[in-house]
Amino acid sequence: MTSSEKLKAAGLRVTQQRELVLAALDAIRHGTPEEILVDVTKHSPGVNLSTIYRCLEVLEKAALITHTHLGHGAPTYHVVDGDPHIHLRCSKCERGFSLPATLASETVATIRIENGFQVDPYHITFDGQCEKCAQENK
Amino acid sequence: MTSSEKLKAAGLRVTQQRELVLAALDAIRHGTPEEILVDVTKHSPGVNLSTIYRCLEVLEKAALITHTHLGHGAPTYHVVDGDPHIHLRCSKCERGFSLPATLASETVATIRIENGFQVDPYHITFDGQCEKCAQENK
DNA sequence: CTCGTTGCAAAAGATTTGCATTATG
DNA sequence: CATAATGCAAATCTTTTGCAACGAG
Repeated sequence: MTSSEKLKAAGLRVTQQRELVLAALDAIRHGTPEEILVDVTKHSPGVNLSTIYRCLEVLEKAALITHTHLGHGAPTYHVVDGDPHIHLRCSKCERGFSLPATLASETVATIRIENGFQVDPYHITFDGQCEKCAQENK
Repeated sequence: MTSSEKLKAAGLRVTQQRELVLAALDAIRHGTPEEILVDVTKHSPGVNLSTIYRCLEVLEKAALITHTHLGHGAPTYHVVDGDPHIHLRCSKCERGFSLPATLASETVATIRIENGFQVDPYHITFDGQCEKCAQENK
């Protein structure tokens, strides 16, 4: 499905900026608003950061994208498509990793049954230490 | 263990401000830097917000506390003691919930075995919809 | 043509930093 | 007494908002 089709399907207006944001996320997979702007600017200079924020908000509300917090600063956005994945973030080296969300499916199911809480599988982040840093830390 | 003892055990200098921050987190369980300052100020006016930030940084590095991101704005800090717990955050009503971290232990173990990544059980947040909001959403 | 979107600039909120002062070990 | 920690103010970074101009439906 093209960006334009996704927007229409969600009942949103199709603007160049929204298409560019979706295209940027398709290209870079994950990115902060700032990083998204960089990619958008490559294809069409003059787009404003606040427009990026507003697009992200709308797109997230329409469930076309989600975001997650990796580290302190800016949040990371990514498209909702293909397989949901969970994020791992190493608190030492600050690198991010992705894993299939199926790994957490049991936990997600348990939480739903026992607490009625529906975890969004696109939006899971685990913090910790990656293999490399854990070794160096010994 | 008293706050002062915790600090000593971690090899940190025992300052009134650090004790106050630990005491505040003991009292309120979870809080943003701003909220922590409010509690600290109750017991000792004149402490500066930047000191709170610096204390939090040091305490987190010493593994006495951790933080997690509930929602967009400020991060939430909490003490590392007793039972680790995971956070649930409803993206509709913005409320937060706590559950014992044992719920996620299987997932955490799998990730460790398959990817060598050591998830910090104190630092898990799931986003999604709480029971109430999920119902209203039908 | 109408109303939602955007660009721009300014405001607001969160976090960090330089430096003189104070307090811990 | 040396050095780390703090208070204060200013700087930075991130996100939001008001408003006029523009563009999609």
